[in-house]
Amino acid sequence: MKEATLKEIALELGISIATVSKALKNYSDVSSKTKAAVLKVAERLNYKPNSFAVNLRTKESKTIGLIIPEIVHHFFSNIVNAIIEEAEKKGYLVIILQSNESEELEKKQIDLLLSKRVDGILMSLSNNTTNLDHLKKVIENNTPLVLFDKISKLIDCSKVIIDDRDAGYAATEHLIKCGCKKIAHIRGPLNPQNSIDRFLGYKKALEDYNMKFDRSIVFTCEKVNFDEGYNFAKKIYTEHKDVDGIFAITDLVGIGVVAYFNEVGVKIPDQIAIIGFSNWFMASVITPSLSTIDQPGFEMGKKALKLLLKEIKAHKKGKEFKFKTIVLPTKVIERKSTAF
Amino acid sequence: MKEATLKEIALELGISIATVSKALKNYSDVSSKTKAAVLKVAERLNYKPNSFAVNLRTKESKTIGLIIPEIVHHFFSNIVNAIIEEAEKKGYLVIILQSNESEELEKKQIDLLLSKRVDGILMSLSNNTTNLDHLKKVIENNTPLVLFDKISKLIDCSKVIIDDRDAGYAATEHLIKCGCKKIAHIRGPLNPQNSIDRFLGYKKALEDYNMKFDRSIVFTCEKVNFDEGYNFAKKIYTEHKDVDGIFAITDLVGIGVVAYFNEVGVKIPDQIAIIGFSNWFMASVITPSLSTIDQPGFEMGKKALKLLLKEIKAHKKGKEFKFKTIVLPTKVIERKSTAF
DNA sequence: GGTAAAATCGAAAACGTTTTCGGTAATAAT
DNA sequence: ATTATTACCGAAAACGTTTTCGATTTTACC
Repeated sequence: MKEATLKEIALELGISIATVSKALKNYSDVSSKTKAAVLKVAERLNYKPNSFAVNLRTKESKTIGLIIPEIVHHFFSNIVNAIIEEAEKKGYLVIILQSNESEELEKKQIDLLLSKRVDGILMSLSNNTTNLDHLKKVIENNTPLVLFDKISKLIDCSKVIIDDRDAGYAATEHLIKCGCKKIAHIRGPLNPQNSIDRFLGYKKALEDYNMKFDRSIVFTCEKVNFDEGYNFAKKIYTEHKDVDGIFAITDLVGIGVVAYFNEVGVKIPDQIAIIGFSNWFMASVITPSLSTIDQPGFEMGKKALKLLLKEIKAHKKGKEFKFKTIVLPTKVIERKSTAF
Repeated sequence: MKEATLKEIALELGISIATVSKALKNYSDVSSKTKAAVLKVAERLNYKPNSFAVNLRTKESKTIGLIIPEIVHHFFSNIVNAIIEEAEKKGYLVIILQSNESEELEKKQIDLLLSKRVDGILMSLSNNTTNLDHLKKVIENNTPLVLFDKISKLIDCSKVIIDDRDAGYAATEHLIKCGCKKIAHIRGPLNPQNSIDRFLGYKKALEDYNMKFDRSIVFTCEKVNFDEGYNFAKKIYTEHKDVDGIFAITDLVGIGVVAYFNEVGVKIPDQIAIIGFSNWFMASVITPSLSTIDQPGFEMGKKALKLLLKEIKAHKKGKEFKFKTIVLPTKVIERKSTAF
C-alpha cells in the first residue's frame, strides 16, 4: 500500500517526471493526449501530491498559525470558528495555540510557529504581555502578522479591532440615558489596551454628561470571570449603596453581577441597571436578560484572516504591502437589565 | 536576511553538512570540539532547521489533525483546549477542522488532513454521519485514528468515551430518587450513539423502578440548543401537566427548560425537577442551579491525545498496536434543580 | 522541399535535511 | 613496530516535488 509518486506514474507511462508534474497542473506545454493519460493513471494509483515535498519546493505550507489567550471563551471560540472556516475556503489550514494569558507562553508559541514556518500568524495578545520583542521577531522574520481584538499600538502591522473607547462610551451613555445617577465600572486588567480604552470611554461619557468620576467605584478584574462579577457586585451592594448602574467589562462578569443582585433580591433594572460587553448568547437568556455591546467576533475573525491572506499573497510576490487597520462597528443591545 | 542552513554553517567552518547535522543532534560520532564550534555558529546565524525539509526526509510532520462538529460549544472547546495543550507538551501541533454536523464536510476535512499528511487524526463524529467510508479510508491509509465522545462502534480503532447508557441511567435514577413520578426525556438526535445510549439508560432506569415508559414524553432535539429546551418545556407544560421530572440531553437544553419554567412561574424543583448533562459552568450559576452529569471533557481530550501518540509511535516503529477503548467515569452533580 | 514557428517533451538543478557506510586518523594493545 | 580498536568525519543517496531551459518534433506557410 505504498503512496503513489510522480515517478511511478512517469515510469508506467514511459514519460518523464517533469511532464507528469506539468500534466497534473494543467500546464500548456503538454499535449492533451498525455494529460489525459497521466490523469487516468494518477486516478488509478490514487495519487496525492506529497505535501512535504511541495512545501519544501515552494517554500510555503498553506498553513497559518493562530495564537489566542484561551479557546474556552465564547468570544474566542467564535473567532476561531470564523478563522478556520474562512481559511479553509481559501485553501489554508490553521494551527491553534494558546497563550493562557502568559507572556512567557506567548513567546514560546511564536517560536513554535516560526520554526514550523507557517505562512502567516494571526494573534490576539495576552493580558499580561508587556514586552513585545517576540512580535518584533515575527516581523523581522518576514512572516506576515495580523493582530486582532487585543492588539498593541506599538507594533507596526495590520490590525482588526473595534473602537473600545467608543463602545465603552456608548455603554455608559446608555446607562445615563436610562436615568442612572451613579455608575460603577467593573473594568478589565490594567494592561490590555481594550480594557484601558473601555475605561476611558466610560470616563469620557461621565464627563460629557457632567457626572462625577469616582475612582472608588471602578473595580479592576484580574481574571475577568463570573466570580469577579459576583464579588464586586457584593462589594458595591455593601459599600456603595447609591450606585444605580454598572458597566461590566464582559458579559460573563455582568452575569455574575446579575446573579448576585438576584440572590439578594435587588431589583434589576429598577434599583440598579447593568450592561455587559460582547453579546454572548447567554446574556440574552438569563433573567433578566442582560443589555450589552455587540462585538462582532465572527466578522472580526473573517476580516483578520482575509487581511492576513492578502499580506501573504503580496509577500509571496515580493510586493510591498501597506498595513491596514480595520475598525469594526459595535452597537448597544438593549435588554431587560437596563429597561426604563 | 536569508535563513541559515546547514550548508552555510558547514561552509563557514570548512566541514561537511553531514557533520554539522550530526553535531546539532548530538550524535556520538562527532567530537565535542566540533560540536561546540557548530553550536556557536548555529547560534550566531540563528539557525533553525527547515521543517519542510525535515518533514520530507523523516516522513512525519509532528502535526495531528482534529475534527469536531463545532468548536463553539463549551464541551468541545474544552476538549480542544486539552488536546492542544497536551499535544504541545509532546512536541506536536494540531490542525483543527469542523464538520458543522455535516457528513459531507466531515469527509472533506478528512481528505484535507490526509493530503496534508498529518501524523494522526483525532475526531468526534458529526450527528449526521451514517456512512463510514471516510473513516475506513483513514485506516486503509495507515493513518492512526482515535475517536472520542461521538464514536461509531463499527469502526475498529482506539476510542475514548463515557458510558452514556450508564450516565443516562444515573440521571434518571437521580430524578426517581428525588421523588419524581413521571419523567420526561428531551433526547438528542436519533443517529448519534451517545444520544441513543442516554435514552436507553433512561428507559432502563424507568423499567428497573417499575415506572411506565411513555413514548409520548420523549422529545427529540434536532439542534440540541437552548431554544429546543425552551420549546419542549413549553410543550410539556401545556400538554403533559403531570410530568414532574425532566432529563435533558445537555445542560444548554436544560437551561432552556429552566428558563421556560421560570418564566411561567413553575417552581423548580418543587413542581418539576430537572437534570442536564455535561456539567457546563453555566449550569452552576443559573437560578436555580442545574443538576447535571459531570462529563470530563478535559480528561477525555488528554486521554485521546495520549492514545493517539502511542499509536503514532508504534506505527512509526512498524510495531503492531492493539486498539484500546477507554471509558471515563461520570457522576451525578446534585444541585438546586433536583433538591428534595 | 525548405524554412519558420509552434507544440511538446525531458534533463537537471534545486529545496534542506537525515543517515548509511566507508574511510582516515588517532589511540590502544601486542 | 605492527595490528586492532576506537574516534571522527564526509560523500552520497534519498525524500518528492517544481521549474527553467534547451532540445526535439510537429505543424504551418511559402
